[in-house]
Amino acid sequence: MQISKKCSIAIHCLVFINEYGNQKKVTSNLLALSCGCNPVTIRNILSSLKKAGIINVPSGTGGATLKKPLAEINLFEICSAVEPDAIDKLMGIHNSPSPLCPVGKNIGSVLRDTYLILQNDFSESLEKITLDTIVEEFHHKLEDNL
Amino acid sequence: MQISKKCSIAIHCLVFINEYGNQKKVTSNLLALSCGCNPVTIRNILSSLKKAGIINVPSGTGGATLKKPLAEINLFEICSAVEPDAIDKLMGIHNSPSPLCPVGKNIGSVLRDTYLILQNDFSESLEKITLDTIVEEFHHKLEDNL
DNA sequence: CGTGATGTAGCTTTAAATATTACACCAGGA
DNA sequence: TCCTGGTGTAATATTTAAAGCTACATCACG
Repeated sequence: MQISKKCSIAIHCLVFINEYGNQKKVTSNLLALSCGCNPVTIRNILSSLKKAGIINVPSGTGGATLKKPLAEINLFEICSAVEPDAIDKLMGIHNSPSPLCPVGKNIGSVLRDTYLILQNDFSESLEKITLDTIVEEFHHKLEDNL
Repeated sequence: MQISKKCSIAIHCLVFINEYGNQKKVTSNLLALSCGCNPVTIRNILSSLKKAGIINVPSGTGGATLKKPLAEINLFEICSAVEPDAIDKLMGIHNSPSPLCPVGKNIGSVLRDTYLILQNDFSESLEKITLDTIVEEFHHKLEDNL
């Protein structure tokens, strides 16, 4: 599998909040329209981002805002927030190798060790990418399609 | 989502072939038993590995063998062979953001650019891991559980 | 209170991965 | 030559995970 769309939607929301958070009240319905998905999906994602301390969502009154500067929000944080075990499960392992076979008996543990390296590398790659570069590129694209 | 189990099964098969390929005739049925999955799944995976030039599978008579030394087989090769577009689709992108919204209109292209960095990093991580280290670790585990 | 939000549980739908069935084809041995 | 035990692959069914939907409790402000 792949890392689910939640991460992409989360980034979309954060960019949106950064652009319009000070002008309008950014609600889950508005974000749902922009993302082309369900308000409940949005609410779940916002809720995770809130718990992770990335955004502020006043319950009751509504209107999400960023809680940190863009440069201090990286993709690892976002990804961990919305899908806590996505990175652990990055590589799938077949779950029923035969315990009677020497290979089958040990392959699971060998694969887990091996994949740990990949997971760490991947986490580092995610950490290196922060929202400010993403927003910057977004603004470039905006200028391009005027 | 995650990279499917095919990659893990492929590694399992290659380790198995390396261990027993010169003693027994390693058939898809035997591998299916060891992996705990379907012989057809195995045959599909072996077929991909064969096309990628990693193994040799005499059709008709059967019995898979490695075509290259362990140190020359890396995880990127294996992964690309059994799941050609797994790395491209590493990160999922929501497919219907609103074209009426400036963010929705441009986010897809921004995300694609961003994820390309992650995909390249990940490919490199995969390339760095070769089968000889995996087999080596497998032998350590074997000794441990005597 | 009433309105317009969020928070979250539970169920349904959809889509992707995997398994199964079926059969054509191939190589070697009785 | 034909039987046996393999591979190759298509078509279909099953399983599982991701997303969407409905419903409702809760919250804050006017």
